[in-house]
Amino acid sequence: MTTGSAPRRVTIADVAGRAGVSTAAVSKVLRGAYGVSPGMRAKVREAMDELGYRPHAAARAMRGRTYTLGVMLSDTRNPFFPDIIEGVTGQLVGTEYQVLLGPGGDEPRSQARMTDAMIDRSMDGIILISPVMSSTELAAIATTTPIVVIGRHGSAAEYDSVVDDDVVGARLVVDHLADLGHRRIAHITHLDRGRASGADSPQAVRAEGYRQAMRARGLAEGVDVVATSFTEEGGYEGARQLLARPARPTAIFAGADVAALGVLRAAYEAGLSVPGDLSVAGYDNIGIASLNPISLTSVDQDGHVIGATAARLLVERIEGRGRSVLSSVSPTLVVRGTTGPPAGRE
Amino acid sequence: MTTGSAPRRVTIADVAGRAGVSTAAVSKVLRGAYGVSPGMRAKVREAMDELGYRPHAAARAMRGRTYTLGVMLSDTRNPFFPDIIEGVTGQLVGTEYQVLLGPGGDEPRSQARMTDAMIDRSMDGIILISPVMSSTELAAIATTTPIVVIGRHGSAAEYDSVVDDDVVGARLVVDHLADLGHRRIAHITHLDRGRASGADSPQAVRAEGYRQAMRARGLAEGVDVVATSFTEEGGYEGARQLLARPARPTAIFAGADVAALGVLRAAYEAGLSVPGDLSVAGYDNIGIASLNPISLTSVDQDGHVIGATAARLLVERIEGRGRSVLSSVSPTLVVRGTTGPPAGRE
DNA sequence: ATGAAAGCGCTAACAG
DNA sequence: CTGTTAGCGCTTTCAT
Repeated sequence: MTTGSAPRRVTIADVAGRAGVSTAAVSKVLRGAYGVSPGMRAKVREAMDELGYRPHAAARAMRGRTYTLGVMLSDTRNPFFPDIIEGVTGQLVGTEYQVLLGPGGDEPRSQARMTDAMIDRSMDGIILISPVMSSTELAAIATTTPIVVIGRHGSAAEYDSVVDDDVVGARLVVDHLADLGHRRIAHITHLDRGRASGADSPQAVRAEGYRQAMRARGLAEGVDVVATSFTEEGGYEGARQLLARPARPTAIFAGADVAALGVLRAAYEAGLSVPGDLSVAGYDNIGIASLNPISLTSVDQDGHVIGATAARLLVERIEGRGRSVLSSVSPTLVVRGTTGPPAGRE
Repeated sequence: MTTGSAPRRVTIADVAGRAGVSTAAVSKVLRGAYGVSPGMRAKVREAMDELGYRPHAAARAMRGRTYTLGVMLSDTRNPFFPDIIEGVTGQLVGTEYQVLLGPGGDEPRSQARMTDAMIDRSMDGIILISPVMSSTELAAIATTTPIVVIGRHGSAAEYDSVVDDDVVGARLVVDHLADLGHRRIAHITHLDRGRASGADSPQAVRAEGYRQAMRARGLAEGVDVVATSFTEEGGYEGARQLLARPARPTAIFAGADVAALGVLRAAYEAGLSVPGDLSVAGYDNIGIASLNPISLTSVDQDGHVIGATAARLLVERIEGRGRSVLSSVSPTLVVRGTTGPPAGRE
């Protein structure tokens, strides 16, 4: 066999016995509840330490909290999700809460399944990163367990939301390029196959922000949006289409860095120098954007702040806040080597 | 207030009532246990569907399994960890098991804390990715909960291990470069600050594999190892040291792709063309390695297979296998644009 | 301030 | 084959 049978867990009964008090007292100390004398509290604490007591989460779950927060990940490959996780866990350091991540996949069904699994496991609250679900479904979940939604614009009374301000992000890029002298600035966006998120999705808001910013700069007729996908391949395809235009754009604003990488490849293949012949900007400021051979101008959304905010809001909800909150985190533009003045700048 | 109080959960008692049977019968159907007639089974199934019953994991945890497997992540930024996760979840599709990921951080303390948290939450088994703990500590954990360790060489009777065959991986690189005509092939490895993993760590095995392969090719005097860290900065630093040698290497094998990116930067700054003046190879085959401006020759460890294997082994353990297993997954070499014949090839 | 005791939803003997 | 029942470890009234 594997090894001798697993040693029995230390329970509050053991602690109570050791400290010479009741289990109720131990439970109260554990929860920091009212009605225990300092002396008894000290005795219990000591007994817990001596015995190496650790509360059994499942048992707690039967009556009270589990001190477990779930994070439903829609995409484990999302380049800034580590930042969000770091923000979440960082915010929770020093509290009793533990964070568990659930890979939800990119389909509505699998995401719903993971969310249910988290609810079934009595998580005290759940953070959903870019969920592909309708607001109605989200609201339904929120009646069971407090939730905070990251990355979906559009708020609801039932839950809190944290989003990057994609309108501002798009404007930062357009303004930067327009300031450099570009007039034909094209945009590559992501085409939703699913029907769920719609106008609430970051890509939709970025595209709309792009249009607004172009108009605001008096570049309405320079607006040119191509919808492929936020992948390297999607960026490549989009760029190929754009570069085949009779009057090709002098700058391409890709709605995501991965797509911008594809744009760079297309430019390279077309023999266009960057930023000499074509300026390229992305969104997300993923790790490699800063690396030398790439050096991509990009919009940085502070994943750390987003994660920390989400965690804070979730704990507030769990502890009783009723009113709904929508927190918008401002992005910043990181200018690097892929953007410069257009070639024919007079 | 938020909303009306959350609707009470549907329990097996509700299902039993609806189906006109005992709770024991429902429990048996739930677990697919012996001793239920097909007719009763059908009735119970129907009642469960009608009521939308979902088992309460915490309650199950009090007596039996939770059907939850944990994956302790030592580094959420690890570029191939998404592959591992995909392999794990893919292997579990169609089973009742759910996978939950725990960000353990890179310190022994925090990793142990996360592992404990998973045990306290009654997970049926845990996969540990590159844990920074001694084999003794790992064995201790294994007495409580079945575990599978990924990324640590050196097996133990108490748990199963899945590793990439780093000796083979290093040999693939050395052979490839030697075949091209290189003789002074240097290696950049990662220096462990901690004391935990030691010779079991992938970096140590890769370095050792490199030395073996060099000797096997009769290039013993070309051996040159520099220990910095597996980061872009570490690769850059290592390359700077190596390129300052009187007889500088004609090829650098970085123990990780991120470090290889730093090597590329150093080469670029030194005015060396790649692969003309310097060949560069990495390890891990991270996503961007394939992208055009990089096109890095790298060793691909099949994260998908590693994850799937780990999940399979874990389930086997949970279901009773006693004997310990060490599974070694063979990597493959992906040759791209950063390696070529040395300049002075006669 | 303290403790006894009744569950929470499920599983697993055990009895019928 | 089917149902009864005693817990699992903890929280939470409710007496004392």
